Amino acid sequence: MARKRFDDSSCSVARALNEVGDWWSLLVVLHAMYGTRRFVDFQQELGIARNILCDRLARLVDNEVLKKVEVGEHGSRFEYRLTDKGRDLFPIVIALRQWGDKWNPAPDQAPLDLRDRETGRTIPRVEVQDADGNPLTVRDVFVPNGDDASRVSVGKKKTG
Amino acid sequence: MARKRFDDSSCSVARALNEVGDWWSLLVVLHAMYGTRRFVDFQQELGIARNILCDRLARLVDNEVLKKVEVGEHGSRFEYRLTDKGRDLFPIVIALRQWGDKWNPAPDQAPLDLRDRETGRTIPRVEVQDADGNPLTVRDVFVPNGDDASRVSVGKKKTG
DNA sequence: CGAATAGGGTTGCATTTTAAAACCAGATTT
DNA sequence: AAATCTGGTTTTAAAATGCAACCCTATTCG
Repeated sequence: MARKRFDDSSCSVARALNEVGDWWSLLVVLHAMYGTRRFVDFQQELGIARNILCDRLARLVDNEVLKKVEVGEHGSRFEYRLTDKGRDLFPIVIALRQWGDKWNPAPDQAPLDLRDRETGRTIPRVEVQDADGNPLTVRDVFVPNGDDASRVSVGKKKTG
Repeated sequence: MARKRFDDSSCSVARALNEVGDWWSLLVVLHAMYGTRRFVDFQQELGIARNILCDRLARLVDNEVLKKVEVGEHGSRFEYRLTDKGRDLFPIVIALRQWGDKWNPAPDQAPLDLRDRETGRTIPRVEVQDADGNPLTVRDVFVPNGDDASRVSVGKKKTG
């Protein structure tokens, strides 16, 4: 059967994954952040099948993560550019990259280091912080009215 | 054909997505963070098919995001618990939640607010920061030696 | 004690997705 | 005018997904 969809889930993680939670979408967004804009470039850099790329780009455009703009005069050339919504995925992509570098380092390759354009210093880890900027773990947080945290549910779950 | 895998990709985002980049894995991790540990509980909270849940739990255990521990005396009851690697997905999950709440707010529901257990204050947004704690956007960063940022590639791409 | 039920799966089947490669059509280049 | 670039669509076969049914081991109930 088809993949289950969570468009109307009460869980915002589920709704987010609905838009960028498949195998390719975040990689497309990542490459868009590195400056890729053209169909053929995405295709070659990612090694993705063209039909799948079509589908993903269309879906990302539908969800307003990318916008498709005509370039060139006679309109048969396009660019896919990040929207604000798409650019707002930056922390997620970077956190994923850092997680991958930490826990699955490439055997023969230094982890990519991103740097601050202004100072040239390496970007520190993305973390969940309290209001003062101190790092928090999952144990340091709670959901107010949270005696039933698992009510933050996802699927059909008819009843609580 | 089969889904493409990125186990040995030079891109750490691709390697990360290889482990938690499908429709269900991050939701399983999310619920684990909220305290769910048992097969049946995951199944009911997520509304996921049992065989798929089996597969995902096994894969997450293989990848050391979860560990499977026997509970009860006679060993036919198990719990799936987060490892350090799994807990380290916290910023990603939270960033996804915040993104979903910001750009796809649930029609009839306030966004979940997470709070600092110590102070009771709401958790601020997860962001990419410079060394001083100032927020950075994708435009504020660069990859040193980065005249070919797209070399941060993913697929087969035989040559740079 | 025997039956029912809970926990944690596995199996079989129909439906979708995916990957890969072939094909297409409008611009642009040669 | 022919070749090429760009951005797709179509076709086909292999996997992945969802659902329901079945299994086996405890534990609980009568």
